Amino acid sequence: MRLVHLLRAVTVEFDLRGAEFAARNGLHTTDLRALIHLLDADRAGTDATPSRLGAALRLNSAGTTALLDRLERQGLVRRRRDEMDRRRVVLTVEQKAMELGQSFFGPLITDLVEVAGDFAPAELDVVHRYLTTVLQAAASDSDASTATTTGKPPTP
Amino acid sequence: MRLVHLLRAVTVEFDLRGAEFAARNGLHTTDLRALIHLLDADRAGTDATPSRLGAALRLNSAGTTALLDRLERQGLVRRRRDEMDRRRVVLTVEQKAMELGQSFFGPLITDLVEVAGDFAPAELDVVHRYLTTVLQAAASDSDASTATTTGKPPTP
DNA sequence: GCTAGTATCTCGCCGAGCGAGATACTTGGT
DNA sequence: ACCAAGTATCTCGCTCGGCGAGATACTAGC
Repeated sequence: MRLVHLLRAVTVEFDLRGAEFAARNGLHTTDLRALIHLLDADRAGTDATPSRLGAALRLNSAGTTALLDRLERQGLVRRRRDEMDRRRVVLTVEQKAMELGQSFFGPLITDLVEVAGDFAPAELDVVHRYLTTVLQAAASDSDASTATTTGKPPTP
Repeated sequence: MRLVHLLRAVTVEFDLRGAEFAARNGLHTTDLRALIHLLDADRAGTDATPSRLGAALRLNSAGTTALLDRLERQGLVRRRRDEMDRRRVVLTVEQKAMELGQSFFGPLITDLVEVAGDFAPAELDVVHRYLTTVLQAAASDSDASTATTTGKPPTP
């Protein structure tokens, strides 16, 4: 099935771009993934904590701490004790992180918007519908084996 | 643009599946990528060599050697001296590697074929056209900065 | 207050990947 | 034929991301 290979190729290409971007900015792929997660959480209004981040990236606590040390050292995030529950640490993304996110997704979005120009709105709807279905299929399958992945709205 | 987020989500999901599969089979993400590359090369009839593999995965020669040691130890590939040019090593994938590839892509393909059932052929064509365009856009952009692997000309 | 539970951090270790250099072979000039 | 330059792969020593185990700081129930 040609779409399988195509999807895989797209995945590889996106990955590659991510890795290149990360290397160019002196951070690791994990750091970039963390950044994306944090920006997503920020946009969604959820407040991010080390444990949630660690769960999302499949890191244990030690690794998560090290990751946050790195990000904090680079001035991308800040740790602040939650005054309600002083065991917890809340993570806030700094301006610099937002800008970094922009500089990564900006060109990508520009490209994709440009590409979208070649397609009729109805066609883009089809693509959207297809990708949504694929995503659900893939997610439902791997969710079966995954226990505590934070931030999964479905499965009531 | 919703398609951007959707594509990223699909990428993440595919990645995640890959990582899980790799972990379950006692290999690393790099090993899985290598396997995919080798199986692709095998199917395409190109003969794989360490340098090409290393270039594809963005590893330097030392890393590539270590990777091949791992794969060979697991009985997934075999190294053989090229009798035409005895500096070269040609890599052949073992039966076990094929089976592993099947067990990874099999379910994925099944899922995707099933998903495709909900769409008309014309709609799948649209999706195919869209993904191809996206791939080209992404690839052309990152190709610009990519040079040969074992020789980094830029950044003085 | 004492004990159990939770969130995060510290310590020591493993192993993937890197840079530099070694080794084995080919190729072109003389 | 021989030797210098080039190419493909491997070896060695090192760095650093991530892991397991345990320490620390706090909250909640009795």
